[in-house]
Amino acid sequence: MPERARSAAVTAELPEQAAPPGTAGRILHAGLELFAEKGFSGTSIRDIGARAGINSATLYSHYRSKEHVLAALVLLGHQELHVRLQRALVRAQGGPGSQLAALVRAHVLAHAEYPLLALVANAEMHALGSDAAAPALALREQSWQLLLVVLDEGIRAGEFTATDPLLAAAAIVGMGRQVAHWYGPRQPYTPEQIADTFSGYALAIAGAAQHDRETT
Amino acid sequence: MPERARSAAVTAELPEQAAPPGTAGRILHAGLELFAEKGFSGTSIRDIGARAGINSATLYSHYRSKEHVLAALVLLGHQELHVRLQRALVRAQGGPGSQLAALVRAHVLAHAEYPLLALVANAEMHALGSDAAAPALALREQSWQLLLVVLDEGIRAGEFTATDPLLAAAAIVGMGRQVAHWYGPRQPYTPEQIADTFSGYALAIAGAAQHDRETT
DNA sequence: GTCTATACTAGGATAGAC
DNA sequence: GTCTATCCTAGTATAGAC
Repeated sequence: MPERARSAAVTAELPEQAAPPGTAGRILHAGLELFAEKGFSGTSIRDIGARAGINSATLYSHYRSKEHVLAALVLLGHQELHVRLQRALVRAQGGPGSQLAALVRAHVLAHAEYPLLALVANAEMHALGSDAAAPALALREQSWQLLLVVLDEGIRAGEFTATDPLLAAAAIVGMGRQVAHWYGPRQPYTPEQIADTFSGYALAIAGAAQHDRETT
Repeated sequence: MPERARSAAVTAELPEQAAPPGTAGRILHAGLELFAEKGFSGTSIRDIGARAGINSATLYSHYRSKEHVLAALVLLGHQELHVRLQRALVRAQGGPGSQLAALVRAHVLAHAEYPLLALVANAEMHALGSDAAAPALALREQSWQLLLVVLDEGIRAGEFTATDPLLAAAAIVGMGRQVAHWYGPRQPYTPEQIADTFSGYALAIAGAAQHDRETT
């Protein structure tokens, strides 16, 4: 599995209706591919123009700067994840076990279905100034809280035997985030398979009772 | 826990005796700090010189190029990890359970004790050409195999109930790697605490029998 | 909105004195 | 080994025509 590339993905897909139409959308796609492959600083405005099929100067009719292109992508990625997590939690019927499973499933699915977006949102956010990063950071904090509340509640209710929700959350988030780095079309799994398997791992980490793991 | 910075660490430590003495070592330290903070492409040769307390031109008396500085760091990081994993595995007395626990403990410890080195080794390798990356990639492949063999053997022996060693390994490696991003002096854990806790998580992921998890 | 042309800065790397 | 000075390329961004 080890490879040099940052991602095993090949197509740079953006969630439907999330990307603007026309040239602005093509710029976003181009930025996504290039930032994922070479990083923000390793990508020039001319690279983006060439990939999007426009002159580099045209970019400034749609975004104020290269940083604004990245900021749009980083925000979009965090929004998509947060919306999915919220929806998963609301739809989960049952106790903390099924809620945790639903959250992790959504988290992993988002990283497997949009690996480049997840990669850029996570690995390139450091290139944004603190103002540009703030909205995405706020969403990340909220997503983090969703997971933490479920873990806390499961421990309080005696359904999870884990004793340290912070470490459990860090482990669960870590294994999910890395999916963006290794999942690609050459892997013999569907995103759903990975999501379901990792949901089980998360329940194991949390120390959910065995019968819960099989019925969620 | 969410933060914009790539790492919560503050000191850029290198394993003892791994860094060369004198100016070459100061360049390596400077590169480590800057590559971790701003990425390879975001760091200029002049940045490195300033941080190391030398003129940027002096760098070329010690390294052939900026890429060679990164290559040295990436290789060093992978060597350190691989040596620790080998040592952990050899010292582990007992079956697959204690071997898995030892591997994960070593993996997590390395990422918590040298977070910046782990960060650069993992997140910046993509900036190396394939020739420069090859030695580190080979080590990574070997480290990966160590984990996979232990998981396979545990499953074969019936000690682990997990059915998919590849996904289990991906999850275990993922949660360990992320430690480099969030662990820092402001966390109320020692590296040992995290390593022990995550070892338990790995056993849970693998589906080790409960009594094994408590005795390893 | 899109292009050509261009201003201006910063970056990697080398030459040559000490 | 280290510095100063410099070459040359590539980078971000803007001006102005169409």
